[in-house]
Order: sequence, then C-alpha cells, then structure tokens
Amino acid sequence: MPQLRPNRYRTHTCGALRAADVGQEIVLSGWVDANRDMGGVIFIDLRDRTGVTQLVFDPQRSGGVHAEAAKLRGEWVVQAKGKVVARPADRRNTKLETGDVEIEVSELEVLNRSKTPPIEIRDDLTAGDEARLTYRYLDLRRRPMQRVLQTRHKAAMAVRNHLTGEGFTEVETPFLIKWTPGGARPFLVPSRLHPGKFYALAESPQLFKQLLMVAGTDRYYQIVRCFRDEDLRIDRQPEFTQVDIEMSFVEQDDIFASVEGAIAAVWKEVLGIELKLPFERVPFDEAMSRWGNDKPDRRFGLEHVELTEVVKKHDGGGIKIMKAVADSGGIVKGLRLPKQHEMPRAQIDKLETFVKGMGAKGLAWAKIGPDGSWGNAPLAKVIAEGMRKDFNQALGAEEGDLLLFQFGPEAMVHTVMANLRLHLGKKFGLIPEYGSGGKWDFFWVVDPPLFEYDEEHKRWVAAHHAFSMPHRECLADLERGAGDQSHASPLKQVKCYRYDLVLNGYEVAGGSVRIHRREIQRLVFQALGISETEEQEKFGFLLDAFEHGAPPHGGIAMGWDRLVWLLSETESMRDVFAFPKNQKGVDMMNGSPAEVDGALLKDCAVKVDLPEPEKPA
RNA sequence: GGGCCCGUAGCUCAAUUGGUUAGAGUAUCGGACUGUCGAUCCGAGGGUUGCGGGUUCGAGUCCCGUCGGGCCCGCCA
Repeated sequence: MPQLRPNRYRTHTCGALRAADVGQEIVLSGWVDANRDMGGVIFIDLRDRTGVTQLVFDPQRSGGVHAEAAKLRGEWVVQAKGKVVARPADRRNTKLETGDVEIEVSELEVLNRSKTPPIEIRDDLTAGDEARLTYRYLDLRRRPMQRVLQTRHKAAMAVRNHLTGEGFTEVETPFLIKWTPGGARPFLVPSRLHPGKFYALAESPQLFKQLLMVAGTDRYYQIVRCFRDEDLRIDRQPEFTQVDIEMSFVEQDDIFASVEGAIAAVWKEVLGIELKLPFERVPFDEAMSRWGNDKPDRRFGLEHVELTEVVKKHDGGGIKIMKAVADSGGIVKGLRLPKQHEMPRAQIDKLETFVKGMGAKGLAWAKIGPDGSWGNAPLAKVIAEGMRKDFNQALGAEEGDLLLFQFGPEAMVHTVMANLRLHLGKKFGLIPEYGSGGKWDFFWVVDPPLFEYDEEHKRWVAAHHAFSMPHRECLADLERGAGDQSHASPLKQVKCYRYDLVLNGYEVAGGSVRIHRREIQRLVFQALGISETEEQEKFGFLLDAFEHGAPPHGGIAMGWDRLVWLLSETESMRDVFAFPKNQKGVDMMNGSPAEVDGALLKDCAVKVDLPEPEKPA
C-alpha cells in the first residue's frame, strides 16, 4: 500500500507502523477490533483494511483517556493520537506485522458508534452465505474479503498494462442495445421515449467489437460488464465482467499469445508464479472422449474409456439395453475407480441417485473379483464372457476395482460421466473441494465442430454462434452439407477456429476467429437454414458493415470473475464480487429485484400481467 | 421445468434416532483482574425449533404442503 498523505484523521494506516517508527507522534483511525480490559491497563486493537495496531491505555500515564477507552465497543470508529512505543521484548506479537510496537494514546475520539454486528468481523469465516450477503458491508470489512478486492484490482492492472504494452486500446461500448435473436436471454429495458419498444442489456460487446475491427481499431480490449438473464450457478452471476478482446490481421496463434501473455502477467503480479507458456492445446474431440467435457479438470485421473465399439463388436454382449444404445447412435462409456477408493454398496446407491438427477436412467457397475470376474454385480449374470474380458482390458481393471458405466444418448452420457468423475475426484480427495491444490492447469481446447445436431428439431444448429471461421479444409464439407439436414450430413465434420481456455475444470476464456468474407458467411447461414431475408433482418447492420472492407479478425473474452475467483482460491465466485446476487438473482442486501412505482411503468407503457397462481390440489 | 441437501439463540452448531424444563461454543450485557493479544475467570439475558397442517399419549425429530437458503441438470455461444 502506497504512503498515505497524512491528514487530520490519520498519519498512518493500522498496518503500517514498525519498530523503526518508535518515538513518533502519530494519529490512527479505524474500527475497534477487540477491547481487552485487564482491570488496569486496557488494550484496544484498532483495525483498518491494512492491518491491526494495538493501542495501550495505562491508568497511570493515560489519565482521562483511560476511562474513555473502557467504554469502547466492537466496531466503533475511533481516532487515536499518541506515541509509537516499542513493546517489551517478551510482549511482542509475532502474529501481527505491527506486533513490535504499540501506541500510547494521549487523545481519543469516537468518530462513530456501532450497533453489535449481526455477523462477527474476523478473518476466519463464522457466518453462512445468507447472513454474509444480507450484511455484505460487514462481510467485506473482513480482511480476507478486502484482500480479494485488492487481488482483483491488481489483476486488472496487470491485464491493462500488458495489453496496453501490446498496442491494445480500451474502448467502451453501449450497454443499451438492440435485441438480436439467439444466445442468452437478455434483461429488457423499456424505452420511455419509444413506448412499446425495449432495449436489451448487452450480453457481451460481441457485435460492437467486430464493428470496431471494421473501423480499423485493430486491437481492442475492454474490461466490461455483461448481463445475462439465465439461471445461476456457483460460477455464474447475472451481471459479470469480461476482459473482451478483438484483433485484426491475426490468426488463432496470435490471439492465444496475447491472452497467454496477459494471464502470465496476472499470475506473476499477484502470485509471483511464472506460468509455462505457451499453454498446451487439446482437440475438442479428445477432451470429450477422455473426460466427457469441453472444460475438463485434468488435475486427476479417472479418465473415461469409450466402449461403444466393444459393445458393437460383441453385438451387445448379452446386454440388450447396451445393444439398443449402440445400434441407435448412442454411446457407452466406462470409468475405473481403483481399489484404494473403497465404495460400499450403500454409497454406490447414493451415486446412482446422484446420476439420476442429471438424466441418467441408472448406474451400471461391477466390482472386479479374482480372475476379472464381476462378482455379484447385476450385470455379471447377463454379460457375455468375451465382452466382460474386453471391458476389463479396455479399462485396465484389476481385482478390487470398481467399474462404473453409462450408456445412452451421447450428450447425456458425457454430462453424467463428466460430473461423476468430478464428484469422485472430490470425494476421494484427488482434487480439493475448491482451490488449486497447488496446480494451475491451463490449456486450450481447440478445433470444435461448427455445427451440432438438434435432436428435437431434426436439423443442424450452430454449436456456439454462426460467425466462427470454418477450417479451410472443411469448406468442401460445408458446401456439400449446406443442403443436407440429415443426421449423417457432412456438416458433422466441419471444424472451426473456436477455442476455450480452461483452468482446473473451468472455462476462463472463449472466442473464435470470425468469418469476414460474405460468401463463407452465406454458406454457413444456408447450412443453418437461414434465408437471405431472415439474415438481413437479424444481422443486417453487421453484414452491411462486413461488405465495407472487413479485415480478417478474431477475438476472445476472458471470464474475469471466474479467473479472479480461481486465482483467489475462494470457495464461491460470489466472494470476488463486492456485491453479488444469490442463486435466485436476488440482492439480499437491498432486495432487488423489486416492484416499481406504477407511474414509472405507465411512462414506459408497460403493464404487469402476472400468471394466475396455481390452485392448491 | 427437474434432482439432491439444509432451515434450532445475533452467528456457527448439538439434541442418545419419537420421550422430562431444547443445549454448547461464540457474540452481547454485568462483575473481577495492571501486559493482554482468539485474554482469562464468575454471572446474566437471549428460542413460536422458518411457517401451516397431519400422524401420535407425546414431534426439533415422522408425513404433506409452503416459504427461504445452497449445490447440480436443463438453460447459459
């Protein structure tokens, strides 16, 4: 912390004074952290965000202020004037940075009193989320929370400095924008000047940053708030921050280099850690195959094993449901839990409840006995010996291991198996519940498919958005597939220059090289079944802009809160927001969202039409 | 929309699995103590067990509903 400019309230912060300051007349202001009245001498710990300094009131020497000190209560705001004195050698407090000294107070002023706080202000957590969010200003008074705010600031400075050094310009873009279909659900803002019309709060500056490239800004970034009206998770807030980046005349590698540099700068600045660059790259298909996840946590094993081909080879191997799944385009996957991780039957049943909550029909398992037998597992009676042996071999099963299987539609199997793996990893302490465990596993997931099949509507849709550049060698497939909406369409194998940066199982950045040429864009729209009129309606101004000399460009957005969260190793991402909302999107401190004055609604020509409450049965 | 878990003193939790007057730590208040530092010691106050209904001789405990909180699936490019 830089030196304070001394003023009437304080000459130093509460974390500043050292043995070298002994003899100085100083003034401190802060909150009463603790009051230890020994019957004669009184000690007051005075706290601010930088630390704690002990004030001493000796009845002999302090006279009148001694009586004042006895009246002080926790969290009162106090100003103390006095002399820095050295503590006796055997009375130093090595736990405090200021523990070599204390203040002999000559003047004491109560700047403000405080009610007894509903949550205790101390470093270790004593209150739950509900109380912490309701009294956020008190929770934030705790030093670990102040430290996180400072970490966040430091990290932002590192990014700003790094990107500025690489020739980036920070440009602000509108929050009140026109709604465009697709993507996340936006928050709506009614327009008073245009009754019946609405702005949408920007879900991200996506379109604007591409327009900045057309404008020739070349290297843009922005630390920007984004808004999405979707259901929340531990790592999602309705308003959150991105470090948004877009660059012209670049390829994927150039974008990676800029992001890697920015993140390395953050880790160096905040943690003093030198990350190994460049980050590893993992093809999307490999990530899905080995971990069932496009953002795998690679800090531990328990990898998935693909068994679909084995099942096909044995024509179901006596298990009818597996055969049905393999024959109808579904997949079969297995996972081996080594024998040192004991799993009694009751816990396997709990696992089954867990996976059923994610859409699984059940949980097939087998405990390996001597000679690779499957003991009394339900499947043991029906599985053909040949397939059992092949399963064992594919999974590397040894006596005492537990095999877990999942089969069905690909998306479900991947979701279930990926979450099962994480669950087991945490349960058996292979990774911590939260925090890095000392491992910072950054890597890029690259080359995902541009399209995915929508089973419900029996057609191909954009896997993320329609503007990611297909690989050059996939253009032929794109052209051939543009008119083919069948399940087997060549669109399936069209890969694109999209990429996610993953850290310890969380996506911390994602972006793509964009399509800047009209004819390729048209092909993609054709494949998606979007007509030219529709296209004009939805994306008109962007496409118009692209016809006025759009340079090759691409970009990325870093999920800033998530990154700072992982960097801080706090339990919940809410901990890195000064004022977060709870899981229902409610600000528990101020009660938003809330009803508004009817006159305000009227001004905007908005009528509230609530659905009828359901009648009790 | 769905699954799982939780709700007891200001805060964090317990209550022998349905059995007497619901306890502890901490915080708060009062008292004692002249070198503490998570001070210590003594004492006090603090509860509609979220709310409503049901089962039972008896419910914090079991059942149903409801409200609130958390984690996940769906959703979120």
